[in-house]
Amino acid sequence: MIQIKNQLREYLTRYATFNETDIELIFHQCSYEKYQKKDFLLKQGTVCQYNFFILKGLVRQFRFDDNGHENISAFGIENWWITNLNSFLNQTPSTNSIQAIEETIVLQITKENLEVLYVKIPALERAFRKITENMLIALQRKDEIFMKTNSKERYYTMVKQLPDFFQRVPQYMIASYLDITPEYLSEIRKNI
Amino acid sequence: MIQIKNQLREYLTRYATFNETDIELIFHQCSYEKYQKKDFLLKQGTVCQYNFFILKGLVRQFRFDDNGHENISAFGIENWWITNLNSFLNQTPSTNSIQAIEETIVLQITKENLEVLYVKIPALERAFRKITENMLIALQRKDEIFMKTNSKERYYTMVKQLPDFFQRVPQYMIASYLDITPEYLSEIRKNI
DNA sequence: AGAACTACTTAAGATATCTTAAGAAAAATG
DNA sequence: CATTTTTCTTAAGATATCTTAAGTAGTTCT
Repeated sequence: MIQIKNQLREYLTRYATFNETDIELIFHQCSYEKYQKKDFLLKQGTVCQYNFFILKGLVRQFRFDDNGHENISAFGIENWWITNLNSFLNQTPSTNSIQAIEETIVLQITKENLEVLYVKIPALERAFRKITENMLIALQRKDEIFMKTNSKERYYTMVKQLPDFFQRVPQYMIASYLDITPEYLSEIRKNI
Repeated sequence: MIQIKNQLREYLTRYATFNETDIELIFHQCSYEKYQKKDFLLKQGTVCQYNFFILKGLVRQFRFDDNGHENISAFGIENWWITNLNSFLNQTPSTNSIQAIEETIVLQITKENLEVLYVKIPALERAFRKITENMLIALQRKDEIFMKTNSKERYYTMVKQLPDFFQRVPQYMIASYLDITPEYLSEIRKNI
């Protein structure tokens, strides 16, 4: 409990200045939840009720395409927020799902509660402005890599940048994230 | 001059509440600039000095890949902010350029001035939190479309969603944005 | 209006990547 | 530890997309 509050405090103070009352307030607007492996935090087609702060664990965000294949658009790990932002902010049905790959522990907050906090604690609005900026930068970087490189290079870029992932995520999910078939990724790995 | 201030006011009040003093303050931290067709607002390799609010005109954001081909990652039109966010926020060399496709008129603001404003006017921080959220949502949508569709579908999606663009942007730039060769886009268009 | 760019099209051959199908290996489960 | 399920590999044929090269049309400049 205190440990969790510490993790949240440590994370938030990377982005703005908070006093103890702020942290307390934020903490109490969140709920604590544990998801087992394969549990869904969000299901495609439903309205995303929460923004999830991952305390521990690993999730993937994915959708089924028209051929019934899974398309992974993102992973979420410790100290990341994950949600379907469009669904969460506009309270519309989500175009993708979020599912735990490992047992995952989160703090989750509703749009309503988050907006109350923004008003009470301007530093939180600053923190989220910066967090969102960083998420945008990360996605722009992904976009750039996908634009300019072929499958093999995408794979090597990912190996280099996120070596830890390969221990925790099955290869076919890496393939999906890289927008390659698992068979072709296997092929790529063979020809090293 | 008053017209410009009105455009800025109208835009910002879509995201938060501002009084006249706020608008005045924001306006005076920006500088007004006109770029001719083909002028660069930002050059690959240099630090991005400004966040640009496009009052009028059209720009593209692109980089040269290793084969010397242009890769367009984004367009910017009236009432959009455009910058290389990573370069602007971290004052590091930009990985891409921004160039005017038409004569383009902007309000441009430095990181320093923007940060002064965030402190003086919390509503601006709120507005930029929301603006950044919307940019992230837009890029996630692009990511989703690219993940799940082939070239032909990407083209049709774009025709449907942004028909105005096709009047203003040469076809080879559309091809670049869609990550298709101009020759293949021509092929696609033939087979309708 | 003629010259010089710039943008678009066409087509043939090359290549990256996918599809399908099957089997092997590894991990989870009773 | 035997069985079931999940994950990974292999290979052959199919397909989307690119490359190259050349020609045509459209724009801009003098």
